[in-house]
Amino acid sequence: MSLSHAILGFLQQQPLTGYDLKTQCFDISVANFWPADQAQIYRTLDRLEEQGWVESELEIQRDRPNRKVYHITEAGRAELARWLITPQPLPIHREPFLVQLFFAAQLPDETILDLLEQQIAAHEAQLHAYEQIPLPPEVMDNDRELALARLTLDMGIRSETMYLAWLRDAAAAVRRLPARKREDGE
Amino acid sequence: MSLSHAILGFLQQQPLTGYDLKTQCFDISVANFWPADQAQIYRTLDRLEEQGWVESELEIQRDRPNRKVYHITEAGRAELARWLITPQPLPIHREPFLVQLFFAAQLPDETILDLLEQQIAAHEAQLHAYEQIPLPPEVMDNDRELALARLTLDMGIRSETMYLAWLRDAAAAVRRLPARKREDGE
DNA sequence: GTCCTATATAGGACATATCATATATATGTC
DNA sequence: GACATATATATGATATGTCCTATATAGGAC
Repeated sequence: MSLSHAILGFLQQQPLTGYDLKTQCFDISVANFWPADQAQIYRTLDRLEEQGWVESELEIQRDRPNRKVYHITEAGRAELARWLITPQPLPIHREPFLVQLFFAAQLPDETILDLLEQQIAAHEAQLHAYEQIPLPPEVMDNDRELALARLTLDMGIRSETMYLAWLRDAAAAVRRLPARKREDGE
Repeated sequence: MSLSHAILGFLQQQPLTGYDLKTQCFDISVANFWPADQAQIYRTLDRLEEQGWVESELEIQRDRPNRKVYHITEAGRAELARWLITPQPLPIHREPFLVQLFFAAQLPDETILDLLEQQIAAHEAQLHAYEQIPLPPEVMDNDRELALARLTLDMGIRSETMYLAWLRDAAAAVRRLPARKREDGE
């Protein structure tokens, strides 16, 4: 499972708590292509510990809840190394909006265009959010990790850009659509 | 849930069995953006019937297993109409390969390039599969359903095309990557 | 004779993901 | 005083999705 291996990946860089993983790792750097729920992160850490791929120490804190700091084990490093060279399956796309559009033939054109506009606004916001993420320009780059992070961000930006172009072309196509057949009662 | 509404969408066009839905509907037209497992389709039909959105009749067959033919109810049509004008959330992307690439910094460049090549081959195959799907050209088109189906297919083709361009650029970027830091034992 | 495919439905088991809530303390805001 | 936010972990319940298997008959391939 990719969530387990993403956690191993982060833990290989440094020891972290479940809270760190959620707020500093997942929500920031990989939310784009692997969003993760807080509860799922904690339960996956439990499972990783059972499997011997990570270990934890309780760090007692005053004034705050205690932290459970996880670090990767040798077995965990081996598992990560194995997974990192394993060919990955293509992503499974599930797009509610495409389902909607596929079955939208009975709707008036104006309604379809409204739905398209709403998607355009949402994807514009997403693209804008990606573009705000500061990563130093490539020329400055002598850090492999940073360069790879940039590649994944670039994928997000291209994906949203492509989606927006398609949405605008789809709107144009909807304006050229033949009229609906009249239903009884209309 | 989109699966329920996709089923309602197909049943609005005509009565169908679970088997029809799997083999004639999902696997052919919407597998691209909403793949569906056979067991899940049957269980969702049960639930739709409980909710009163579909009804079924058992059709006795000789020489073959009996068919349970589902049709949509008025309540089902109303639910579909409601859902069709409800703004849909952005799709959630979970891409194992991007997770892999994100954590690939310790791998030798050649290994990363191999992984990219493997993804390129897979996406090329997917693109090729999409391009084989015959849909009449737009000029011939006076069918709203067909036009909308074409839009969703176009999305698939653009998506794969974009992905391939990114993969090739990513390979070029990997060739420009700074050298790895030597690990102990290497 | 055995195996595979097609037609057809269905359940068990499991994996994965989400949502809500509980607990506990400190700090800041209205 | 009430409420929200940050820090931190954890569980229950539920939703969603996948995999495997069972059942039953017919036809074709080897």
